[in-house]
Amino acid sequence: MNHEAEVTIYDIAAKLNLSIATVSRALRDDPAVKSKTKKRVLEMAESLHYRTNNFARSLRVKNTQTIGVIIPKLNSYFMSSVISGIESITTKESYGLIISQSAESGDNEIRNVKTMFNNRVDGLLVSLAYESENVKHFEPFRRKHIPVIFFDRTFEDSHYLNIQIDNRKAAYKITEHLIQQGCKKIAHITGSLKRDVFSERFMGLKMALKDHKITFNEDHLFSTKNSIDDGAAVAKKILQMKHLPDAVFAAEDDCAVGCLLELKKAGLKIPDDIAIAGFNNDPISTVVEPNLTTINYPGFDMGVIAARTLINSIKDKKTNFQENSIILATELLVRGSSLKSSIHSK
Amino acid sequence: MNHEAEVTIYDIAAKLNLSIATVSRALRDDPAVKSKTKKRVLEMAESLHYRTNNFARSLRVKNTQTIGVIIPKLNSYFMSSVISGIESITTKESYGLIISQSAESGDNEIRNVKTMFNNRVDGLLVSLAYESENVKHFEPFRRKHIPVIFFDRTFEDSHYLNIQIDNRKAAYKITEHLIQQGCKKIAHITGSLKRDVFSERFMGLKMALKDHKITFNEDHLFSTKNSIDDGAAVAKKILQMKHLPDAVFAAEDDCAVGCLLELKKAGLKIPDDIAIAGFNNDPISTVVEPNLTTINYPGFDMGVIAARTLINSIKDKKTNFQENSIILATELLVRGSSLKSSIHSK
DNA sequence: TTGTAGGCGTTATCAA
DNA sequence: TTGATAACGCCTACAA
Repeated sequence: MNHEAEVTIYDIAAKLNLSIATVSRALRDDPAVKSKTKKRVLEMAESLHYRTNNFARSLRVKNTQTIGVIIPKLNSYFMSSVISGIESITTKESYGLIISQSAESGDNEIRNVKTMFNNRVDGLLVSLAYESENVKHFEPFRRKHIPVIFFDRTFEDSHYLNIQIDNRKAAYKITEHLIQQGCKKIAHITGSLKRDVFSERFMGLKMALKDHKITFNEDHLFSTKNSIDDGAAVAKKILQMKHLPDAVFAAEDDCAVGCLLELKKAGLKIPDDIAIAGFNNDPISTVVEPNLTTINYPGFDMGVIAARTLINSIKDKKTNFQENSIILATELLVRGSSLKSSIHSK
Repeated sequence: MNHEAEVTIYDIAAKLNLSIATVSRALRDDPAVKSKTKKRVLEMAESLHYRTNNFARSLRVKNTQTIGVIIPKLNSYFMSSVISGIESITTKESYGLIISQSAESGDNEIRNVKTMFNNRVDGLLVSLAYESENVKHFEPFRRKHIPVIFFDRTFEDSHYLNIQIDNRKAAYKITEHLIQQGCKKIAHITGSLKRDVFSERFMGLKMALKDHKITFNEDHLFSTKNSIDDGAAVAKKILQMKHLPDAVFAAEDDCAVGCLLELKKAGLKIPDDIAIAGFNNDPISTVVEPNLTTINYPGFDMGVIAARTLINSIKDKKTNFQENSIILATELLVRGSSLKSSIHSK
């Protein structure tokens, strides 16, 4: 007797001399069942260690009560905050959660989407990989009217709802701030420009410069994977330039911090020689010295909103959203890494 | 026609004038099927947008090909590394992953375990919440011989396999290092002493002290939730003490960093006035200045090993492990926060 | 308030 | 190499 036999509603019904229909109803708290029988059923279920068989149930009712999440990488403060937010809602609404990482690879993403589809998730939450060229692989979901929502890294395609922040505006604000600090030669470290979050941030930077009649030097653009190490590597490149930039705006905090530390190590004064700004308001930004100027990006809230919106649209069987995107508010956080003392003291 | 009808093997069989049995076999690449028919089936499946129904399948074969993960909180570098490690294996082995957070609450954990049980995960990976008093809630799994493995925060109970590091030894090493730096009055910031990781670290600290004939001052023990803010709060308490400790060993890096920053803000020199050490080797530890002395805790590897071991035991139907625990190696990383210059320079 | 019976989509056994 | 058919455990008309 390695495996105890699985107990089913038949067993409960037999013990109680009831029909399985009644047992099934009692188990689901159907008001049509007399409360006395309900109690008997529940007690018997308990004592027999009964557990519902969700497959059998799903096979009938055709929904899995799970939602899928596909993200590039779990390993960042921002992303784990988002997941936390999602999880807080799904748990409350008793949805399961299937999470998978694309590791920034388009192929992985495609594979993951397929798996999610076969697992019949009731809905999908996605943040796109660096390498994804399009969103064709989500077609099966659209065909079956299973809602798909993109968050953070989204795609310009009216079929799906996008939940994002106004990256362009945020980048504009942070650049304007740098300009106000007297910076004119601003370098930019970005991720994959295929992804809207990064292209929009770059756009915001360029718009702010343009509005202040400053031209962007294309040599000052660096594409990386945005890790701390990547930031340090860019710093090394910057240090070898004939004319140093007077500011670096990195599209993510990790990268900004790596860059900052490396520049400091080389003897440069931050922010007086080079001002630095990041993006995300990762906890690391208040640990580095000087503290990093950044944009507060509400990851947890984004997760909450994404999950809530998805679940609503699952319940409403609504797969075409009236709105095409939901924009969350951000906030410029000015800190020491960009506040030049000469300006600061006047 | 809101929802396209779901296509099944019956549809494929009908179109091809085959029996569902043959279709089913073809789909699973059964060698008993002629390769020509196999090809026809596959093509038809493709063109009809067929997808297997995993419920129906699971209902028959009785395994879900998913494993459950219950953790206190996703939101830390360590934990998301572990999950990354787990995910890297489960994806390769084509297992799904259901993740849920207990938020350090025992009740949540109990609820999550129940959900996992009803979802019939094939196995469970758990890191215990601060508040969990026992592991009774895993009994249903044991009864059904479904393997459960604890990692990081484990429980002394021979029924389950524990994957951990030697916390005591690591704490001993780090304490000994502090003593070698001349520290005698070492404060300790811990989490919940109910959890072995924390009680063991505390034990290691006390053993090292004892071996050097130093007595631990119970006023120097602080229990917190180990956040950066908690670290700062403890620092404030420390600053009000008559006799300052000459070192702080925090059970997690975040907390150590919060403490370090606050002490610095108060004008203390790190490490000369107070040396600081943490635990985990979070990236934050090399951002703070001075860099934090800490223990390298291989989160990703732990995830890999946990997942691999679990999957093996699922395949072997082995729920009683010969070994009761697997211990991973750690490493003391000495950095500026504890290297006193007086010693350093001699 | 309870029971009967058919079906959800697969897989597996037995037979052809 | 293929086919017929009986489970798997639950839900839900419909009937009683």
